[in-house]
Amino acid sequence: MHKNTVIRPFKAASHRHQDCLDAAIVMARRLCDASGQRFTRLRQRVLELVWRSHEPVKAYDILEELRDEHGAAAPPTVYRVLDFLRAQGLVHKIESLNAYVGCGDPGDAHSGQFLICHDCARVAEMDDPELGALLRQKAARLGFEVDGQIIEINGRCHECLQQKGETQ
Amino acid sequence: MHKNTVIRPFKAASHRHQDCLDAAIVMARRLCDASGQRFTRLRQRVLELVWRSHEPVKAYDILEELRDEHGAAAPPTVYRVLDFLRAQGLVHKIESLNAYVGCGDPGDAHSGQFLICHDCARVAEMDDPELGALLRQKAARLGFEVDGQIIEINGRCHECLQQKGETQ
DNA sequence: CATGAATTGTTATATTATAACATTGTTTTT
DNA sequence: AAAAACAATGTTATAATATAACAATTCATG
Repeated sequence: MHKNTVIRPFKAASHRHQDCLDAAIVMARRLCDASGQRFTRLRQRVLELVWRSHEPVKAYDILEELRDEHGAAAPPTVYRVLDFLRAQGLVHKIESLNAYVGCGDPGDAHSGQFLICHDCARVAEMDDPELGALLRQKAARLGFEVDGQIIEINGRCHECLQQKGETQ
Repeated sequence: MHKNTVIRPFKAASHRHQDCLDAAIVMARRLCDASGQRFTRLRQRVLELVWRSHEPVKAYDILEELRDEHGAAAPPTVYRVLDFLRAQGLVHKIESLNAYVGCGDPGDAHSGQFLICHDCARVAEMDDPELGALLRQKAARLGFEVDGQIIEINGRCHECLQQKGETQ
């Protein structure tokens, strides 16, 4: 028996993604309300674009979308909103990709531990307390005090491994 | 009793850094010779610049140094050499800083686990097998096959914690 | 509806990185 | 040693990512 630490799984291709998106927006609105932040139309739209799929999204791709819809829009618009969403814990940055993903469990502050499939480009998120604890412990041995971690794991997701097996 | 997994420690301020640098160059030459790669003057110079201190170094800082010494030099010069050094395992990139550090144990292929002190900006490197194993295990539960990890831990090093204690 | 604070717009620019092709330098073959 | 083949570096241009600084707008609140 162990906790499920996967807070943003690799979903089956058949999943209803609209549900992911809707849930993310509802949760975002709730959290912003609770903390007295404004969940403006722009912020909602950017969050929707981040949640367009389970692949990380680039800032300039968001920018292009906004331009298509909306006319104006310059980089600061996007980066400011992304900064806001990250500060609220609604979005994470994948440092090794310079790209952004929606958080699988906003509301609970955490750094996230990301699994990045280099075949399908999707990203899953774990928030495993054992991993965090072990890291802190290892660091503590050196007298190092941890206040944040970046964990990005590259490899192949289950589905891609299966497909690879089939075609070979 | 446990293995020392710290392959690039936070050194005391009093350490003879020239020794770090010398060791890095000797090792680099040895590894390149062994693998039939050419350790050219440019590559050596860039590696020396990366090892100038225990702080991560930016590509464009290296570029500026090269220009001062050498006249020409353009970005591709630096990035190509950095790519070479990374491929040889002599240098790691710190993704969250877009900066580069010398590897504490070249010769042994690994992804590295970095401790980044946000007070003094220095970086230490661990290569802890337990951490790697736990990550792989957690990933395996999701059917995910790991082939590389990025672990960057932010916090405060021992020395900076001590200093903070003193002055408060 | 006036005020102040937050949000967004706008312009310019900084920072990080790569593409594409030319030149030089080093081995290897002849 | 000359020629060919390959590796390394130089050069020019540009792509991709991100921020600074200030203006305009919007919004809650008195």
